[in-house]
Amino acid sequence: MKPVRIRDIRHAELIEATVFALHKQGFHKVTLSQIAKEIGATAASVNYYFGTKDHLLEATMRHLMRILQGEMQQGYAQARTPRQRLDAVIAANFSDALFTTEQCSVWVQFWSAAPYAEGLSRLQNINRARVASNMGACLRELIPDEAARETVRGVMQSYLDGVWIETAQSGRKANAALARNDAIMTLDMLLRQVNA
Amino acid sequence: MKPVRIRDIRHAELIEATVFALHKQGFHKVTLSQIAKEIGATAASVNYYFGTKDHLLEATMRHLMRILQGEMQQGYAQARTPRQRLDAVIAANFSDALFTTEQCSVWVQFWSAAPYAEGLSRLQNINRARVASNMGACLRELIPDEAARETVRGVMQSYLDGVWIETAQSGRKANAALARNDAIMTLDMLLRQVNA
DNA sequence: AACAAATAATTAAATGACCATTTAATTTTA
DNA sequence: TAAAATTAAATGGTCATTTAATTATTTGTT
Repeated sequence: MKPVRIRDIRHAELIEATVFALHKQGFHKVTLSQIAKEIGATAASVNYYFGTKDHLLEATMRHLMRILQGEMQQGYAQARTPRQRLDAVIAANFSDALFTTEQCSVWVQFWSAAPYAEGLSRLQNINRARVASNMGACLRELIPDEAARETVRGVMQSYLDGVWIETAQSGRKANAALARNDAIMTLDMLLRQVNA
Repeated sequence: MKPVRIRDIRHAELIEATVFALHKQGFHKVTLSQIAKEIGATAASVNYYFGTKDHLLEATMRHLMRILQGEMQQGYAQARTPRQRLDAVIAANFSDALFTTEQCSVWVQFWSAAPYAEGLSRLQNINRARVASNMGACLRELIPDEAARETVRGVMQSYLDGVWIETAQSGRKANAALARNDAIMTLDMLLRQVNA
């Protein structure tokens, strides 16, 4: 009486394989065969479980979003002050579980593909709105002036995105701890400046 | 004795068409036929002029880089102080000629495709190094401390990249003037903070 | 100007890969 | 033995690229 069926195992394996294959081959070169081969299966079985390639890609993106969401909630649970919650948002974005070389590649590729795929676009918007709303809520208690607050939020959000791009681009191994440090330093500078 | 041959006209037309088609269809959906149709030609003629699809894409990226380079030199020619030169770098990145909705889409797509295409990757590295070196040179005169200077440069460069992503992502029309304002405001905050 | 070559531009159609998806089994598991 | 998992092979479609012509444009010559 196992709670884990083969179906669930394969789902998880194939999504992991998709992340890796996307990182290795890139969005517009990756094939179902390559993804399947990653776990010693065939393209037909991918179809058996996910129906279409698009559905597999959407499931993969949902998987990444779930990781982010999980890290976020974990950080929030510990945070006691608005500033601690802000740090938790940053820590979640650059958590060891999320900010890996492979996943940087994959996020950037989803960003560039999303405008042209209905399903991905929807997910993308949900995620972006979630992060914006999270940061906005934290900042509301730290910066009363709305214009200044929105500036800081916008700068931080663009900055975070940019770090992902640069990491995917450079080919250097992702350094989550360093990214957290830099991001918090940047946030410090912005907040000190606004309150001055 | 025209200096402009048909060959040059077609080159320019096809590259313009490629930018537009990439924006409309996305990197991994765009076909040579669609690009060609944009100027009322056929796929075969694209091959006649560019040899392969990859070469066309590289030529298109070189075109975008030339625009950036041109704007940059124009701004530099006017600048008299280090700070003015820095502002010129920002103004070039968000110039009306460069920071359009279409070109935002295209840059983001090149970023995501570059790691998987030798030719694009080379161009990407050249461009990134150029921008980094430009900003670094300006900042050297404003921030003596190397660590602080590198932090500011890194933050600004990630921020700039992030703004491109967000513009491509949101679907909103690109607003170059606003982007320039925000970027200069961000730079102001960072510099004031570092010198305090 | 006129007029042939010669050269450049253009394309319709053919070619050959590649790949997602389907089908029709076969094997494995429950 | 029924249901689930798996796959080899078939299908059909899409494309980049090539080929073999045809049509425009230059160029050189008288």
